[in-house]
Amino acid sequence: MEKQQLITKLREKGFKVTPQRIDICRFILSSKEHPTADRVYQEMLRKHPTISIATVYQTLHLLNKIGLIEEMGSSVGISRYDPNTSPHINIICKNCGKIRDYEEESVRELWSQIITKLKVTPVGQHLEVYIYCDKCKELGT
Amino acid sequence: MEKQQLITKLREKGFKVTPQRIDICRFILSSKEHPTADRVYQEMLRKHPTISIATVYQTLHLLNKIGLIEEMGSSVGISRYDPNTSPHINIICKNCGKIRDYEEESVRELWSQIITKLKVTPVGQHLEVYIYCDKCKELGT
DNA sequence: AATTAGATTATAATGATTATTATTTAAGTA
DNA sequence: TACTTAAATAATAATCATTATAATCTAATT
Repeated sequence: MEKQQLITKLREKGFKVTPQRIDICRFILSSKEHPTADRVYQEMLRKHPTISIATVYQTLHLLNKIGLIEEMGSSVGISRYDPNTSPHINIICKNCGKIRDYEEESVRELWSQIITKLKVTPVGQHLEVYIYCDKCKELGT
Repeated sequence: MEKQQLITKLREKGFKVTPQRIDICRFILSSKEHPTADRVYQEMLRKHPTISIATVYQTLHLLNKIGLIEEMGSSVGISRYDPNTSPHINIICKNCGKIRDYEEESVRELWSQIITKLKVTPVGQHLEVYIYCDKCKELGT
């Protein structure tokens, strides 16, 4: 998403455009690493040394509300954020928590077949497959 | 799972069989409501008035470890526990958090097609579809 | 009955997230 | 351009699910 497009989107949703907000949005929207709030905060500190983590949370929540990112819960009690809101599979190591995306047209097709059977109107989805990654398997978990 | 079968399973995995443990296991393993740890704790208090919530957590974790239940993370920071470990869809209200299961042979079939493409060895999965349930839609979210 | 490794209880500690409040600022208006 | 104000930010306190700790207690073996 272009910077100008982002600014327009924020304004049309009634949110003010601040430097902190722009940088948080740009970072998370282009991120491939499913970062935690703290990871985003650490990144922002480089450019905004006095930024508050509350600002990071507030921005992540608003992006979630307007549908630009998905909040991924986890069993260790830390949320991660994913800018990819289309149906795709997150391959997650049950040991180290590392996430890899599997994005394929065939997944979207098969998934839409499943959804059709459900007779509901989805507003999002999380498809998570748990594995033990090569690194963790080597180390014996 | 029968009581005797459960006892055997616990013993063969090297765990001691205590009254608290049996009751926690029996409750969660037959539960359809994806309870939280606190929900399990409240239920156990009826029969074991001095039970500690630490015991509940310990037992839920051991059941998860031996593969009898799945821990479901959530974005509100509370885990729920599901004794249904086969591939099925959890239909979750994004507003009130209520979970409904959708369990169909066709889901398992389509899912296994997806897994085949992944070329990984899954040790579990969570398929979550987010909706707004009828009750929450009525109340205007 | 004695032994002991593991379980339980009670409670303290942890840590991610949320709430609060004073201050600052974006953005509309005169 | 200066004024206004509703919203955003920063700093910090509060919350609360979960985990850690330590002192009993007990299941299961000898």
